[in-house]
Amino acid sequence: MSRMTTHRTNTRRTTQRDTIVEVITQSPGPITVEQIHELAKKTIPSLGIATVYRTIKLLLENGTIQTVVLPDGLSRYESAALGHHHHFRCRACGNVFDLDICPVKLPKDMTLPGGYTVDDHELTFYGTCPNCQ
Amino acid sequence: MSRMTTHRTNTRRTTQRDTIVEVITQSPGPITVEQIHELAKKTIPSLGIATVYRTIKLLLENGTIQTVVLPDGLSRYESAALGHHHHFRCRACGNVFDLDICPVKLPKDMTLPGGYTVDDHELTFYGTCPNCQ
DNA sequence: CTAAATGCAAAATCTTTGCAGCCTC
DNA sequence: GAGGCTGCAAAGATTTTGCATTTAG
Repeated sequence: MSRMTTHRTNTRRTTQRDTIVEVITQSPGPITVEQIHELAKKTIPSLGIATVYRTIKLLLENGTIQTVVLPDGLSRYESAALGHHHHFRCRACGNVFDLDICPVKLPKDMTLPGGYTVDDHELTFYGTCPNCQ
Repeated sequence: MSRMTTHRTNTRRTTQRDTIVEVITQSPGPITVEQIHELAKKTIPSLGIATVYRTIKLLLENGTIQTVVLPDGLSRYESAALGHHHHFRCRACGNVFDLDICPVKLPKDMTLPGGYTVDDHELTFYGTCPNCQ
């Protein structure tokens, strides 16, 4: 009997991917596709936007990064290694920062009035960051 | 001295706008452009998507509705008349619901460690809605 | 009647995909 | 070497805009 087709794809290590991962993990908060592209081009000027999109997709699938979407409608990406944390968006500069602390204690699992079973939550703060004070 | 140009545009009441406003305000939670279009077409089958986009933009500008963006990346719209409230997104059906109650008490204004001055916050829960239990 | 609003289709954006050549393994 | 990766450009998808016609006031 022939063995089943493995759906695992061999992935190779490339300068592009290493650079994109580094740019995302070194950021103080989640960043957009455009920001990733701009930052990574400092290392690889020829980097194409398609490669950025493809790499983000790959990193999302293999669980290296995760998506953060705030009310400006843009998707941002951050390391999935970060534990439970929340975000702060500065209305002045528009940047998003990771918060070390969690100002509220919410049980991870709970049921809300109305019959909503909660398994996770997300909290985002808005205001002014220290740099823009 | 001539009076300054008024930037106020005369807006007219149309069936399209009335219908779109009604669809948004009657929804149990924020809904997407596509949902608005589909629901409004039940009343006005000829309604064009461009009119939906233009009306949403108008309603956002005059403060009738507001945008809600969750991690699925889609923008949703809801009545701006709703007070401070939070959202619940069902992982099963994907719909978003308004929550009447606020399970956490957060001071609207506060400063977080690191020097972040907060003026607002947003909380979203994920899980299963009563219909999908 | 006058000018705002609509519907349609073209244009502008943003993201994905096809391909030939390049580069890991 | 073989097949995954990349850059480029074409293709899709989503949102905006131009324009002639319709319609509110």
